[in-house]
Amino acid sequence: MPPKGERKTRDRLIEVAMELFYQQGFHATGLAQILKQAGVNSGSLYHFFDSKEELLLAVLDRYREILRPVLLQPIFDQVADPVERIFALLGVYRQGLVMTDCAAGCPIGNLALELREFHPKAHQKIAENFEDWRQAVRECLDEAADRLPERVDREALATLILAAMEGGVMQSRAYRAIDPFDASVAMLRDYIDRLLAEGAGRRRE
Amino acid sequence: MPPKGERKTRDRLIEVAMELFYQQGFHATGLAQILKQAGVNSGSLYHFFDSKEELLLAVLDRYREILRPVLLQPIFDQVADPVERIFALLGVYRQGLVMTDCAAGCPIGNLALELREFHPKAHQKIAENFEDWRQAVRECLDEAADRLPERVDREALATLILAAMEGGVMQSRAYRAIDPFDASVAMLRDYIDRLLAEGAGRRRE
DNA sequence: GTCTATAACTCGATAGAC
DNA sequence: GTCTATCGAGTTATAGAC
Repeated sequence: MPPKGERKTRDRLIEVAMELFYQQGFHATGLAQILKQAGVNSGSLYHFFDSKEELLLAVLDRYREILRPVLLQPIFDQVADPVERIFALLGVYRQGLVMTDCAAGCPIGNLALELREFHPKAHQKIAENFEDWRQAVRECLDEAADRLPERVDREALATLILAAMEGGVMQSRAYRAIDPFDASVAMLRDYIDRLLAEGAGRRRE
Repeated sequence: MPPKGERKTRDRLIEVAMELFYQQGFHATGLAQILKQAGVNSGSLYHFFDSKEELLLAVLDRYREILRPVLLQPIFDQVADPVERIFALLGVYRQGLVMTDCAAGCPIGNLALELREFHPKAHQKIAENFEDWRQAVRECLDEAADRLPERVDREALATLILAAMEGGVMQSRAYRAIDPFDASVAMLRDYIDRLLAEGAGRRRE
């Protein structure tokens, strides 16, 4: 267990790095900027982290830690229906886009495309973040399993939902307009409505 | 019109930069590497381009130029059915993933997430690249309009298809496995099959 | 654990001869 | 249009005192 003083500096570095990597990207963010904004000196950073990449790994771990308590739980507290929970989750990402005038995106998606085969450890943690996200969507779909057609592949559907979200965010950022994201989600909604309609038909038989 | 010698060096710089930006990203690629690989000196680069960003703009213009003759035309020559043309296009991206062991992605998508609100000119050209791509898909959907339900929003559907493609590529790269891309495309296929089935039902009435 | 100073290097970009 | 040489700023990372 680390002494009291340690957690604070270490956490501040992680939080500032999380924010700056999100806003500017990993390569575009220099350690000098992170240090300045966190009010920390170079020596302290290298006391906690062996390298810039180790700091990135800590940031990616943090994202995994906060997914459920910070992102999912507030949504699930407000929305009970499992299908609507998925669209409420998409709504949170929409809100993030709108609030930043479509400049922000998905922090994990950004890093996923910036960090390629180099940075294998970071790559692994990015995959784990996607895994958690897709798993959360998957659980919603499983809860609604009896309303969906029997043979629908819920794992694949969760993958499409994540893909549509990331791809929608990407296009909205490119155009600096919310329309592409909304269009993607609207078509996803149409698709799932059709699945639910067929599921309802099945139960009526 | 530039003299004969000019096009060659300029083109070589664009082609090398295109490849390296694709493989490593914009920030991660130094001019020194581009110069070395192109066999060109710093002075020549700055004779043709004012800055690294101007070189990027030329790369993005090149991508727009080659979309139809290099990417779309070969597909359209082989596949006549407009709906199948869309899936054949997705198949080409699949091939790119498989051939690189899921390390490569979409060059435009990569740059879209790496370059944010800074680089406004590049941002604009990235949007234009997406626009061309979506327009191509849109034209396929328009050709198949009479087989789809009347009220389907083909522009929005084209946006979802692009989103699913980009998001599928992103996940496959993260996992270094083709499965997420395949799952996304499979669900897209299921959705479009349902739309075609409804369209067929409409015509039978 | 934190501080200052700095090493060692790479970056994008420029100058000026040819 | 191409060459060599290099500038100045920025980069990640380290050394060593406190």
